Amino acid sequence: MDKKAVAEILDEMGTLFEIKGENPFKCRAYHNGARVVEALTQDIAELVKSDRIKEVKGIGPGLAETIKDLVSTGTSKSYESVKSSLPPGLLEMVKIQGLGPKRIKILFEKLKITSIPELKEACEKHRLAQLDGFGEKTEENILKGIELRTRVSDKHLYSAAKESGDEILKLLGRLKEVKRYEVAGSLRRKKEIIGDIDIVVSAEEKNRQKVFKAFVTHPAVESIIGQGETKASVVLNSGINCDMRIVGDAEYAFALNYFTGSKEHNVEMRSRARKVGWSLNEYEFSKIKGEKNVKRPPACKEEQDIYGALGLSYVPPELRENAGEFEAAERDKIPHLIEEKDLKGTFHCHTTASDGSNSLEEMVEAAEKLGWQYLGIADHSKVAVYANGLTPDRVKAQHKEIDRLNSSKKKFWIFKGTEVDILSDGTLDFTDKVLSSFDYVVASIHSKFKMTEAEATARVIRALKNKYVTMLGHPTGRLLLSRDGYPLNLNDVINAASDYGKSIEINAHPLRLDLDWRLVKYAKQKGVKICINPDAHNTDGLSDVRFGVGIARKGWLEPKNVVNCWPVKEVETFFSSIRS
DNA sequence: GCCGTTTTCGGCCCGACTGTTTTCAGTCG
Repeated sequence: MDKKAVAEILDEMGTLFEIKGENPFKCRAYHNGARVVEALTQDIAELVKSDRIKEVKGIGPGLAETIKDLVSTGTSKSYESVKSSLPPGLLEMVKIQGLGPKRIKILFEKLKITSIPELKEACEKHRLAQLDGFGEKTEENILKGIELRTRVSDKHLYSAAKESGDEILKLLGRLKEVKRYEVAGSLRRKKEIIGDIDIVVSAEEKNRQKVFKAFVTHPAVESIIGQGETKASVVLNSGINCDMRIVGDAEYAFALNYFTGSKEHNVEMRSRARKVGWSLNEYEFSKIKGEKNVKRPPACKEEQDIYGALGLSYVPPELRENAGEFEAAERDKIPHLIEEKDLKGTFHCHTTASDGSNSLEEMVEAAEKLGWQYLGIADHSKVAVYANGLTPDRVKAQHKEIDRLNSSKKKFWIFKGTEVDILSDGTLDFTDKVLSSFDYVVASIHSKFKMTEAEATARVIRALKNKYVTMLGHPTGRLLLSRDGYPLNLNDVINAASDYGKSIEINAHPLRLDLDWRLVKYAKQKGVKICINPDAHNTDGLSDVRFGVGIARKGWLEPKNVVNCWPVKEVETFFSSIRS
């Protein structure tokens, strides 16, 4: 059993314990353990085998035992016993907005409700309202929650959430009552998958309701979930939930920090504050009552001031996962993370020669406008008939055109590349002779997506072995919202890339957004270079690299780790070192 | 169940909102 499956079971156990009414801290330990396991970069089977799983922070003797059983046998006694003690339908019910473990327990015990259909029927027949603590409104809300669950997803691509969030930000920019505003939450932390949009606003108390009114009546808002003194929640037309908090300006930095999260980062922030005798909440630092010899906590105008007060250097939002950033900030060792302006070009761009919609010259012109110094053209290879893939003869013709353009440019360089198909047996769609005519080669899978993980991984690794392959394209494999994802063991792929000295792309196309940041971090550890590619099919697509930069930042990448931050000469040296 | 600059016991982040109550429990983030 792999770490993802183990994490899911631990999380499920935490929820089951909650429904059973067990010690809440025990439940939290299981949920926490699930998160820790999910974020592991080492191989979980190895950790279990060598008995080092207990050394992982958050995994104690109890969880270690369960994990050990799960990994080696696929199940565990403690899991089976808690699972069989409750009807299976209760777990589904937790996902309904507004319904939690406590109420599910009551519904199960008093009304014998064990599934969502039974729950729906009970609400419609007003059987819930008879219970203490339940009323008519609760029934309505649960019915709404059941309906919402099937219609609204809690997973959205970063690019979709960003677009939606920007609409609301535009509105705030126009309101004179708003002093400061910013998007917070996972969107500010630039996760690939966003749950909902959080926005923090600073405004005077007397203006709050005015701002809320403008927010909830915005045309992008579909329905209002709730609205109070300081907080309003809505569902946007895009199907994404959006929360807005309004605070005073003195509280703004604290609120922004708190609502940016992550939860794990916040817990550590608060625990660090407690160590100096302060309590930290979303409004301020305050002295803990009864503590003696405590320094007066400072006011903080900016987030930097909050970190400074705790003896930490500023932590960029992308790093706030309690995954090493505190240790780094303590020693003032937060690296200079890659920024959009560090990019000097990209290497996965299509033209009208295959399935792009702009010509070579138009693409080059657009890249020059972005201030880049080079561009890599990587049209499809011949087997990709659907995309008008290039035959060797057409490759020759394109190279001639690139030579002509290159000789006419003084400060810009066009690299000759290809996005060659990895065929189903792991061989490539061009002969080595044709491949040797390119400056670089991106190898990608575009067919037979229904392979098993082992088959697909072997296919990619075989392709990486070819000495002309420079980088792996579309390292899809695992991203939830990708349409053509195939199962890939990316740890193995990164290990192979490290062995053969190859690089891996972050495909920044909004529909793909491949490679999650934990794997980027692992690649960095293994010395595998990353390339941020937009998979651009037109001139506008070039700026999609911005989506990839967020993931690179989350993986702690500096310009030196990212191939397309390097000057032309270094890139050339890197490419030629791979084939020699 | 986990953890330790308060270390083998006794804590474990904290506040807003809602719906139900008439002071609070449950849920959420």
